[in-house]
Amino acid sequence: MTMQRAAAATRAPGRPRSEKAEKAIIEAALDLLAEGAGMSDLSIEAIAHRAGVGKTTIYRRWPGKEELVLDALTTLKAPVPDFGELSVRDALVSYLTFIQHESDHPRTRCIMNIAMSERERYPSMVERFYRLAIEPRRIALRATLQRGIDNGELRPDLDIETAMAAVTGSMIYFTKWHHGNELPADLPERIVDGLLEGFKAG
Amino acid sequence: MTMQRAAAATRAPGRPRSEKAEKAIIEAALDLLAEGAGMSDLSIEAIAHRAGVGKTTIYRRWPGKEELVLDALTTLKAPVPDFGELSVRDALVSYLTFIQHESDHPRTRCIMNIAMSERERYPSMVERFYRLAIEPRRIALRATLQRGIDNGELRPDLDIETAMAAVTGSMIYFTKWHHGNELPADLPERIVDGLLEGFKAG
Amino acid sequence: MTMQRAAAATRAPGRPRSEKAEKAIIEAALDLLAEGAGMSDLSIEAIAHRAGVGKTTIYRRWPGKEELVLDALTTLKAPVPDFGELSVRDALVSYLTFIQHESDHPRTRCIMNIAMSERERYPSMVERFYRLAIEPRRIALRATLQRGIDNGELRPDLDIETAMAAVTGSMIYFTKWHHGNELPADLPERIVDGLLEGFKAG
Amino acid sequence: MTMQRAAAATRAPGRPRSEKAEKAIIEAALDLLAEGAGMSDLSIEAIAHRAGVGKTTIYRRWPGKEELVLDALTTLKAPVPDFGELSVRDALVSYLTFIQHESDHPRTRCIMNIAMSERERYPSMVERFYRLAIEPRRIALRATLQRGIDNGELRPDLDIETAMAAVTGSMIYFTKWHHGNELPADLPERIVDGLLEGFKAG
DNA sequence: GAGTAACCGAGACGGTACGTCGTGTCTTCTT
DNA sequence: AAGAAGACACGACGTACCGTCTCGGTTACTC
Repeated sequence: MTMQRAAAATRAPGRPRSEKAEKAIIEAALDLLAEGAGMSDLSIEAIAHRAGVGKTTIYRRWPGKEELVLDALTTLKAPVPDFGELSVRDALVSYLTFIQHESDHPRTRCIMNIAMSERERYPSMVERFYRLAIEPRRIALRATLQRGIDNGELRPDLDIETAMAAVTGSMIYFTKWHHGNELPADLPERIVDGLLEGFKAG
Repeated sequence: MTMQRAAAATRAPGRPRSEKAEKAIIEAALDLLAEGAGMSDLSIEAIAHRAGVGKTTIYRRWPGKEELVLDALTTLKAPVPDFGELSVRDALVSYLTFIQHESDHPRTRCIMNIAMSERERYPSMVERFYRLAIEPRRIALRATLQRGIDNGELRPDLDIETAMAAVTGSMIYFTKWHHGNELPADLPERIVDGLLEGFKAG
Repeated sequence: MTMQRAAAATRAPGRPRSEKAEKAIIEAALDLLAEGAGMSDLSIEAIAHRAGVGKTTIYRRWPGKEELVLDALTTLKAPVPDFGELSVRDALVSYLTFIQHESDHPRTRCIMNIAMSERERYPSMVERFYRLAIEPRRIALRATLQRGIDNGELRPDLDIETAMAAVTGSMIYFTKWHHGNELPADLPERIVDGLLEGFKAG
Repeated sequence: MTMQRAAAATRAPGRPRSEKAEKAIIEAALDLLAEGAGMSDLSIEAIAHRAGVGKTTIYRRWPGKEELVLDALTTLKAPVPDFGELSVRDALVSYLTFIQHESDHPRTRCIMNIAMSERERYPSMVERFYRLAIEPRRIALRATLQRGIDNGELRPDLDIETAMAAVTGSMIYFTKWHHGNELPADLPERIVDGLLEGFKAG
């Protein structure tokens, strides 16, 4: 029993790493990213200075920028919403509203920026980030659409993959190319209703 | 004689700038972008080295990276296709096929990468690039959809803006998040047909 | 019983400091100095590592490098020789032989190096070291010369300060600028006899 | 002939190195040394900052601190005085006065500090510095003493090496261990006269 | 065909950031 | 309480590029 306690109590000798420093580093990295820095502009030195931390303290924890940014971004991972109670139409509206709200805040907006723009240069980082933060949403969205098919709200022969692309892609398109300062509040409804109805006449 | 001098003087005195160098610079910039460089990684020094040219030769022509990249990208500007003869459905399929082909080639793929990812840091460049290369397509697409409404192919109350977002956004979504190496050949058809039909049952 | 406890309490509570560690630290510092380290190169970390000791163990005993080095150097303080029985000429030869022997051994050689070169940066350390290790020799040397004057061996109007400078300075000069590997064994005699005789002809 | 001219006119392509920068670097290094820095305290970064120069500009010229300091010190090399017209006694006084004046000025004082204290750590630098700056003086001093022997001013059996050590070493001794702020003005005379006369009575 | 002025390559310039190392201080568990 | 281990903020290291500048030499047009 004593041995068990000793075994349980075993931890690395020496001063333990400061959680405070770790948080400050993540915060600093997110701040800088939110201020518009891309991966290349984001310097370890700037992060360290902003966090009030020595560079060593960063390199002790992460081998490089890539891994640090991955950790920083995943802390922003919002919980996947649960649309169990809503109609499929309302669930999709909620889903897009959720995305729209994210793109209003600099911190969460930078998530998608990084994920979309740095894929070619940091494929493994983006890939891992995708699995942690994007995939769960896709699964939730897919489940919602499947539920719509199952309960008769949606066409039984609906191509779920292209439907997902249409829903999410529409929103991305607007957040990227909308030329005003803010997206209209009823955008999610307009998108969803337009897609449900289809383009064809008659 | 005065006129002759004036006519002759339309050309600047001194050694004329080498067209060869200019082309080599543009080519080098496009190569580097195609190889995955973003704006920050794209260095004037690297371009000069790749083009076999002194850095001065670049800075004499463009005030900075931004302007050079803008020129380089507009070089790639494909002509806007004319869908006058096709049904709206086929026109949309052609449109997306066109985009899909672009994303197959590294050079043209980088267009959208830059345009989408560097907006916050180089807003004026992206803005000008948008007017030169994106806006014409949007106009063509809008005209096509309007034609569909006018000739009864599409719903008369179709929200054209969200419809454009759905068409283009779907494609963007796939090019960005598709996890295989290549997009399926029938993707444009699947997208267009799915959107025309709508999601709703019955 | 109270008295016994009081007696026992003359010793601080808790684990007593390890004399072994203290000696190892001094030894390590002297080794490093003997290997050619100056004050700036001599790092607490290196001393701790060489002594097989944690840095804390050093900082608990000395407030800084300066004080540690002072202690280490005074450890080497050789006893001032007593020349009471010898003629002044032989006393001076003994004195220089003593210095020459010191400069043969890396450990004692480093004493003078430190004392001469670090004066501007660590004046208080050098000052205190001077009082402990150099001053006694100067006093002995001065007494020897005074004895020579008193007993008629030396000129009554001899300028004792410059004479001391000539005796000691000659030796310093050789130890610093001699370009062979070792000083000749008869050097002290040559120096002393030359000085006693003077340079002038006739 | 044309070829000869071409050969003569050949110089490295590209922008030539700035003499101004070179001088500023040397000046900065000397300033820092004069302010009491030793070799270890003297950082390339500090020199660059003080000189208003990038670090690269230093590393482009010198492989390291050692070579830079050597160059910096040799710029201070005073011309060897010529004592041809003076009596040997006055020549020696001039010689020591010259040394004493050097030790009054921070810049020239640091010469001897470096030369004497960094020998063990930077032997090749000190060796080369010795040849450039110290050796010529020794030669001049030796010649002066030899002249004294030849013209009957000095003893014919004078040991020149120990005599040189006595002259120079006395001065070194005072500059190193004198505890006031300034050396007395008549010190050279006192040293020389004491040495010429000898210590012995009668 | 000599003058001249803009062009060209090369490369040095003042900087910034890199990732590593070593400083002296601190905080933790173990003895 | 002392010990070791090691994390901490800091700062210098030497390297690699950045975008700017300053050269000698090269064109190609004008007089």
